[in-house]
Amino acid sequence: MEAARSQITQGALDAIFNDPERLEREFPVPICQCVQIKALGNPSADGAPERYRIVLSDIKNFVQSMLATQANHVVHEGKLKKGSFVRLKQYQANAVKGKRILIILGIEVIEELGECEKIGDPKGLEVKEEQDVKPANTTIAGNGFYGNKPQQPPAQDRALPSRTGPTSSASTHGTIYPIEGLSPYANKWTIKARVTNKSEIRTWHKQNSEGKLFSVNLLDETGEIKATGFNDQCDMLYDVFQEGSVYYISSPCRVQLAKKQFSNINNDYELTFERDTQVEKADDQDNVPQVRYNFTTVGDLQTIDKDSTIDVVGVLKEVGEMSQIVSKSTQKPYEKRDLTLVDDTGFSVKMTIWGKTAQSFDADPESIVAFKGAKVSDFGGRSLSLLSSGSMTVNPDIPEAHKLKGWYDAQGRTGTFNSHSNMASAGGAGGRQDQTKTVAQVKDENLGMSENTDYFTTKGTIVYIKQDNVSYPACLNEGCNKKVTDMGDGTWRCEKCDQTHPKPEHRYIMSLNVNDHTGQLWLSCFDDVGRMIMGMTADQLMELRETDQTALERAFEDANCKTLVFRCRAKMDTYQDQQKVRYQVMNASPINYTAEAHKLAELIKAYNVD
DNA sequence: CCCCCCCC
Repeated sequence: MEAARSQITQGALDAIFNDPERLEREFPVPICQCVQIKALGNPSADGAPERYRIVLSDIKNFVQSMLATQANHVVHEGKLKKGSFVRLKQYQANAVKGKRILIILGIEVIEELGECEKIGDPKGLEVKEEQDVKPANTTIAGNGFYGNKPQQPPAQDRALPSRTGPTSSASTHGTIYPIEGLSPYANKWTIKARVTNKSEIRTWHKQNSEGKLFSVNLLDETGEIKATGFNDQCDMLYDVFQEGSVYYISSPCRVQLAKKQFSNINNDYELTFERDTQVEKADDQDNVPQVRYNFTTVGDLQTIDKDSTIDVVGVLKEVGEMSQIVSKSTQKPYEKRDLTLVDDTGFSVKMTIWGKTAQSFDADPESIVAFKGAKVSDFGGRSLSLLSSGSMTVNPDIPEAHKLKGWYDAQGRTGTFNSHSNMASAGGAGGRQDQTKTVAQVKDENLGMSENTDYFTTKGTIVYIKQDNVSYPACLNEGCNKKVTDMGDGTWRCEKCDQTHPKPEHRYIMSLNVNDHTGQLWLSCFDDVGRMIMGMTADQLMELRETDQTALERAFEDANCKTLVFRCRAKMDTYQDQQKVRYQVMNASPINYTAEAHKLAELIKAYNVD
């Protein structure tokens, strides 16, 4: 306890609210005791994020605090307890109806100090009288933006109020409110936010009304929110806002429930500018993030409803040419460009970008590209279309992008990818895709025995790969794939192309024995599926056969026991007077556990009797 | 108070 007492920065809480110069000088990183924790509301009931209210003491004073949801992990990890000691790494001082509240954005529990009873007898924080009587959005000397940027040394990134003199714009705005804390119940507030997207001006004409509007997406350290200006506010504010710049925006301004179906932004509320809403460009354009993502993987798109809006990051696999389409509803022409994205789920997806974004697109293939605000369509299983309220960033400096780059360089570049068009539907009736069948169902239903070709999907495990005739030497010409003959003089002849080649390209023709809990099937597959299963080209495998038997055996061992989803064609075949159903693998893909879990949940639901 | 985001 004495060790803890000596570490606590006594007087820091008072300095945070009343004496920014002293705060900067003496308390770069305040250390406090957490003397109370309380969970607010019921997170499971409405899906709202859980909130924690804590009380912090520096022995001299205590202050009510809220953990921003980004700081909740210290509670979830069991680190922050009543009596713990903490470093305040990032925070914002706020006044809500005259009450002082500290919003904690970044916190670290000093675990080696353990927990103990409340030290001393801290007093409620007294606030200087002149500040107390003034509303939060009028001039309060030294009450600017207190937030520190995370993951940077504290000495550099404290945006301290002492830097903003009494005449600077920050000082005219009183306490800065976190976007995350905005609600219809917030009284007087100012946010400091970056405009991450600004729309064009749009007009509408209906029987009862007409007018114009524009909207901006606003972002700070804690969250994002959409704001719209109608008519007079549109005229007044449209030119004030520049995309990418940081502004102070102060009430009066309407905060209302967001219509989620029209927003690509993660906030229950949205703003509507009013006549007296104040908007001012910030002198300090730093310390406000540029973009905030909530990524969905390419593989998980299957589980996302059509028309949802998502963020995605992927490797740019293909860049299509510019083209023009004419809207069916408006007859207007639109410029577009199709991109193909892949990620480490082993899936690929088409992303369409529009207009200027499409025209000026010049990212190189294999770049990492992050998209915010893309609409999910079910064309081709799943495809994406970048909304005008969305954004695209090439090679963003974010962990997800670095991870993808690492994966791509290590293995993704040589991988094959599944498009969603080949996937089985995630259970449920009425899907256009063929149904997933067990091996027993494939046999019982006599798939492939009729005149028509049957298609099915089955989930199974490879238990054996036939090792002889695993591949054949094929023509080198693009798209030919015909077997070539070894001429014995070092050349290989293709009858179809009437050409000889110095070497063939080996292509897989594999026979797989695939099992599930109901039985086994022999499936045959060609080169693309063979590559995925073996993790190498048939040329590479043939090379091993010549040079390294041990490695060859290991390659087959590694490929064995993979559980995959196989999309197959079942067709009657006559071979040496015998009629037999041949099962040809069209496509195989790794199990997408999210989709699989949904499918199983649907199955379980079917057993519910109510 | 809008809410369109296009085509195959």
